[in-house]
Amino acid sequence: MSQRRAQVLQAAIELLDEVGLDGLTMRLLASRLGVRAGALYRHYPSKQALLDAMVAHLVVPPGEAVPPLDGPWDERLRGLAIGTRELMLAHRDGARLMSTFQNPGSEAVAFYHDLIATLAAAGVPADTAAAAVDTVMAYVNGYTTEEQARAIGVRPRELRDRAFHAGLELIIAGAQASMP
Amino acid sequence: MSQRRAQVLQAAIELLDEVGLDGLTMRLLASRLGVRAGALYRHYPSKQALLDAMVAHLVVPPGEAVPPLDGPWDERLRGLAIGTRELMLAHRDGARLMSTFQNPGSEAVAFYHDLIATLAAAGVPADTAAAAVDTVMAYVNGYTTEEQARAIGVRPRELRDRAFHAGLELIIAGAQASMP
DNA sequence: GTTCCGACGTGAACAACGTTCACGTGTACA
DNA sequence: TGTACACGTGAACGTTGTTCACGTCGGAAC
Repeated sequence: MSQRRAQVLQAAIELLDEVGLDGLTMRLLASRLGVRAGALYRHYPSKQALLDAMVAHLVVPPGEAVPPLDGPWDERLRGLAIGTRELMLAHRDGARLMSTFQNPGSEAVAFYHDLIATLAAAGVPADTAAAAVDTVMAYVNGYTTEEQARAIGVRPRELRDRAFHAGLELIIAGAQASMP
Repeated sequence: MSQRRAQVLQAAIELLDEVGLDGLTMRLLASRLGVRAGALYRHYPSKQALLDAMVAHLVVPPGEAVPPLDGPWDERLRGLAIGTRELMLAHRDGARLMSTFQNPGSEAVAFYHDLIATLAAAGVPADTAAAAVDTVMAYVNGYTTEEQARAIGVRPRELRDRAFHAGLELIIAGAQASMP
């Protein structure tokens, strides 16, 4: 990746935290870099491409490996849910940003399938494993999106954590109940 | 409500199904009514107000009462989830439209509290009841949003229903497991 | 040292968007 | 007949993403 390209990406992420997804405009980003808007199109063919790059960079910071996520299957599922929410909460409008992603990204797909496979290896029926992962992901997306849509910190973080974990444990308990 | 106002609302909903939320533009809607864009602001002060009116109209079609949702608590929860998803799937980009809602709408809030109260009346601890309802709603939002974000009918409806119900039963089973 | 090339940026424009406003037009009621 | 009101026009404003012909500058090749 070109040097300048990385600088643009970095500035975009910083600007996101300052002004939010709706305030993230090509002209504002350019002015932050001391440049005109048109110049950005030398590095990214469209705003959508830039957003995609931001998501990819936040999900897997280049150079770092995906954490192994070992342990029993319910630990893995919990880790996936908590980690994903943490990722989203790490930046303003993180959940909404993730949902603008267009290119599924082969790494994410592989990670996803790997998780299902290891659930299956732990004795979970294949369809139950897929349902459990899908349910958890839908829940995390829904919960975190709503969480960030409200005014910042309308409820203290600890309470939001507690509610999130309560729902998560509900789902995991349900998955455990539907095991042979 | 003024006659014309209702016509604008009706046309907006029809146009939504044709062109989707991103294609729903004030100018296009106006031309559909044989009118210029500025005229729409006689009836709705902003596009956001129009979107809010659309959501309110779709959630509770005026003149119709909210279905009673009686029966045991797990039936009620199931009914809430299935009904909400049905509502969202009834129109193109329905889930995304619902999430643009700004005014919480007193009817919806009352309905929500009523549901928690009746769960509590059925012997469910108050915090578990709230967690169950929140979890289900987050799940429904997350699942349906993703469902509609994909190309239409990438998977047959029956398969999507099965996956949705599997996740829902997971959550309900979890709620049942955490009861005294 | 001159030449050339590629990366980078400019500035002005384009189409589309939501929104506003002074101004018309017709209809119904007193 | 006159007046109030509902409704619509047309042109503009500011903002957005995006494009494009044109510059500038540094380093490699001859």
